[in-house]
Amino acid sequence: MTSPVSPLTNRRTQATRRDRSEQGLLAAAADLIVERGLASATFENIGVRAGYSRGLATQKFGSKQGMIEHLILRLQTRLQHLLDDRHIEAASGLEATLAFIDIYLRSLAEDRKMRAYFILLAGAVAEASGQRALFAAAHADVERRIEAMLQRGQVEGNVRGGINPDAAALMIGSMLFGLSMQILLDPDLDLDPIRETSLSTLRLSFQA
Amino acid sequence: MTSPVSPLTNRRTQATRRDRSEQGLLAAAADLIVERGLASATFENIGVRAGYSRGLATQKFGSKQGMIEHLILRLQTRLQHLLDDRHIEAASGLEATLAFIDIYLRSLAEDRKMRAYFILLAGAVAEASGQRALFAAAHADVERRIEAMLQRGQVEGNVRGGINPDAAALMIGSMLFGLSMQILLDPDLDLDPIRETSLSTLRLSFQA
DNA sequence: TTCAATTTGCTAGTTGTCCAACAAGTAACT
DNA sequence: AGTTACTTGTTGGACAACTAGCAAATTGAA
Repeated sequence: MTSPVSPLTNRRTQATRRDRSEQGLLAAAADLIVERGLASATFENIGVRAGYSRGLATQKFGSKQGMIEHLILRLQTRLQHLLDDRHIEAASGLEATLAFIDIYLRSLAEDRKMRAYFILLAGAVAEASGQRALFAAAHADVERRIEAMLQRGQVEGNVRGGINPDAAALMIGSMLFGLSMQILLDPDLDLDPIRETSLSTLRLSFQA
Repeated sequence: MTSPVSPLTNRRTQATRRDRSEQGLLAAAADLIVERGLASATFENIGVRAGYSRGLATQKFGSKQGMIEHLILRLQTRLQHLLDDRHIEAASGLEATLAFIDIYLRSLAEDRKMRAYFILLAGAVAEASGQRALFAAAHADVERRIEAMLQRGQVEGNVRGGINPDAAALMIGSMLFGLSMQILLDPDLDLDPIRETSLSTLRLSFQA
């Protein structure tokens, strides 16, 4: 069914032992969240899944909230790494924007763990938790990056001048956000055709 | 603390008495969800808020899930009513699309209860609940409506011919979806300028 | 042995559900 | 109309299932 992450070979130094268990717990939590939802990510389930006990996570992260925040930050940097692609820097403003969207949507479709990020985000929205600020900041960052690319495109002349980069970035950011949620809403949705048609529509709409 | 919704004047027929309490419970649940998040919507809290006991909701709706589904359906028809505006039917394809978006975003900003809908949606995503299909269907419906308007606009000649109505509807639908989530993520966000700039950007992008 | 990593027993708190008692409304009968 | 039997709406105690957190015990590494 899923990767059991066998922690059998723990014959290492304490440091790696510690790191391995921490990583295993976070990975198990993410998997569990993706497969069975946030509510099923209890210490008991996480521990069993990772091959440890239910108490370890508390020991490591201090509390449930602490663990969730750890996981969020971990997934946030993962998303950032995915989006730090060379094609984006090299391409023109318009192509960079489209490449950014392409990578974003591909990550969403292919990277299992990324789904956990958006599920956690949905949970933060639903429970009015303090984590909302974390997600809001990350999302604002994405929009700022898109805005910068669009501005560059306007200077270069490949993005339509009439467009307000700020507003367009918000639109694109929201669209990515909304698509993420739609995929979680209907996991059988095939993102590939959606990605392609979205990209060509955006090219048509924004290109100078 | 909160609006006690005095059910003191229960000197009515059984039918109205019953309706009143049912409505009160659902309204209390929605308010609670908007103000303090999904987790705080326990039967205890809902009962107190509505001026009834914690046992009544179970009696009426069968179970917690039953009540939540009732609330979702209630809010879904509310949203549909809000979106059944005359301006949409009357206007050209392009203007109808923009009017639709305008109404959607205005509802989101002004209608308190609509926030409950999207919080419940976020909850359904987070908990992998069976309610997801309900939301997915409703969202698909919104996109179909947008698609129809865009097609009409193309026939009339006020929407760009090169655009794929299906893909564009998905984009717009996702954008609306994403904006909804962003507002919940950051409640202090001011939707008015966002709505205006989004509309003008969309007009610029889609207009023939 | 000594210290860190991990486990396990325990506790306190929360929540949905069930159900028997109670109260309010309705209908029947005189 | 007024009293009585019945129905329906509402309550609140009890219960069982869970869960996070804690602390002492145990295991593993150095």
